Amino acid sequence: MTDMRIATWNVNSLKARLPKVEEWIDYAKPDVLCLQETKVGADAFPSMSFASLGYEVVHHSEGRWNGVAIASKVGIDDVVDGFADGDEPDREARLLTATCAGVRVATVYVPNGRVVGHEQYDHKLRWLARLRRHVDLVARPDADVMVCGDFNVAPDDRDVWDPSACHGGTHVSEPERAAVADLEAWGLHDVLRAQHDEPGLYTWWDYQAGAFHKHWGMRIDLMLASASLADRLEYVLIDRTARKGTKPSDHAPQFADFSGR
DNA sequence: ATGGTCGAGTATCGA
Repeated sequence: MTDMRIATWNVNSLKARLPKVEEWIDYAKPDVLCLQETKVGADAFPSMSFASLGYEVVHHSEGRWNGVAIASKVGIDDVVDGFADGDEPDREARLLTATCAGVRVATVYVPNGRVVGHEQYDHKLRWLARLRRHVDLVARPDADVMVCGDFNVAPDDRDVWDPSACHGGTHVSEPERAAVADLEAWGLHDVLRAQHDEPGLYTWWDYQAGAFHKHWGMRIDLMLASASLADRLEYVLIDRTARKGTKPSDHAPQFADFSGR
């Protein structure tokens, strides 16, 4: 593997965000870009926009909701739509796995969960457990693996603006955090925390009430790398400038740079 | 004035 920049971004509609995405790709020049919440049907996916920037792109699209994609300048092989376990397919397009220049990459959009105790919350916990089994089916922990995207879970209290305001809600509950920790126990490392232990590093801010400017955010977008990849981490950045300006996503993009062997 | 914002699509749901 040569030096590699891997990025992830919940764009909250690829159609609405296409100018911003093109601008950010031109600035950050990721080798691999994982997208979530593309919210576009397969027939309308803007593949040519990526091709014109030099990227191959694969996507798992359901229509107006959800949707995930992987764009790569370094090749895309061994693509898996959704879960690999052969069980009942996920009706929602939330998971896509591919190999890019030897790195097994999964882009994930974990169900929101709505409210603790809600049927959707139980679904979220089952989905995260199934994701762990999926990773074990499509990758080996001793290989180069990156599982990244919108987990809709803030791993600990440093990752939310006000734990007292957040506790009792989704994204911070103990079972959700335990599910992410269980996934990490497979052999994945939170690359942002490998370089930063301070609080206040967020990836999402509500559109309402000027939350971004008040620094009311959460770190719910994670980049989880296997040990062999994490050992070669050079630099990681949450690009909060991309949350500014006109028509931003409510999530900031994030990228990590890895040195070659 | 008892909301506050987006994006789906065009009534209202989901985040």
